[in-house]
Amino acid sequence: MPELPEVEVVKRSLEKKIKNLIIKKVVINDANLRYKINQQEISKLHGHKIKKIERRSKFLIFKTEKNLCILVHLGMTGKLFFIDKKNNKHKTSFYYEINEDKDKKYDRVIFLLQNNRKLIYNDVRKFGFIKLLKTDKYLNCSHLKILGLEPLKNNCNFLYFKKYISGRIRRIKDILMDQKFISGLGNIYVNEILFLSGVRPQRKVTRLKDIEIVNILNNMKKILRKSIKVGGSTIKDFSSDDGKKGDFQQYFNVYGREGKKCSNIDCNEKIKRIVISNRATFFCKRCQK
DNA sequence: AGGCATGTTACAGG
DNA sequence: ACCTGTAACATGCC
Repeated sequence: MPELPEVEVVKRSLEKKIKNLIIKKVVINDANLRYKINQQEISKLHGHKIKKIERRSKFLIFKTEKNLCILVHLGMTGKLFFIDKKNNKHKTSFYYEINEDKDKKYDRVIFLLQNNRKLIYNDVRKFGFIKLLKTDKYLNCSHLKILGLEPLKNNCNFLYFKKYISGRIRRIKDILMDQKFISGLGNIYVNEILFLSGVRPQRKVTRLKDIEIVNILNNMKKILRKSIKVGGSTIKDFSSDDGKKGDFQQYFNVYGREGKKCSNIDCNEKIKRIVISNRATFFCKRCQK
């Protein structure tokens, strides 16, 4: 599940592998991602060297040495694979496992790089996309220009929070999910943040106490940092690239745990599942007020 | 067979 | 023009 930490891990794991490699050719197996890829346009990348990868929210930006960059969003099921010069396949984050046979069908775009290396964009559901942009104005594209603050930046603080919610009457879960407010959180992390903060997802932001806002911000930063540090999981030390396996979902406190016992040791309540804005929402009605 | 799934955005209505 | 909530997008799994 690519939310901010997973995308950051992809960025870090991939950057050292593909930095300074020239794109020889882009092979499109299926152009119909979220936005249709134009073969002719993407061919402009041929012969260009990849200089760096940036992350903004859940977006990746691959910058070439010329005025051209590639904006990538993984959607719900997007994955990037790296194929090394010995034709070994590497994953770039913890959140998926490699399955050579199944993967093949969903390898949508293949970047052939120098020395037989490859970068593969794989996506089952095709909610993700790849777009070419001019580097000198990529920040102005429709996807990036509307984004709110990066949750780990210092300006994403109590004052910003208070100012943004003043005059708004939405639920706290909706507002944390809103990329125009804070960009990078998704359904899983928002559920977990609200559990740790002891705040029910359906609470209206107008009714939050200051201390609750402080807790939400602190827990948000804590979870995201920790998650990036251990390779994209909230708790366990998964590695992105050494083949170590792990069922990370078992470490969530609430997400996907409907009917299971609350993970606070002194609580015997069962985790509830409701739907907020068409998305699964989990909470403990005793521990979250 | 029907419900569910990690994200974004077009659109309608206020 | 702004704010909010809903549904659609493509596909597979249980």
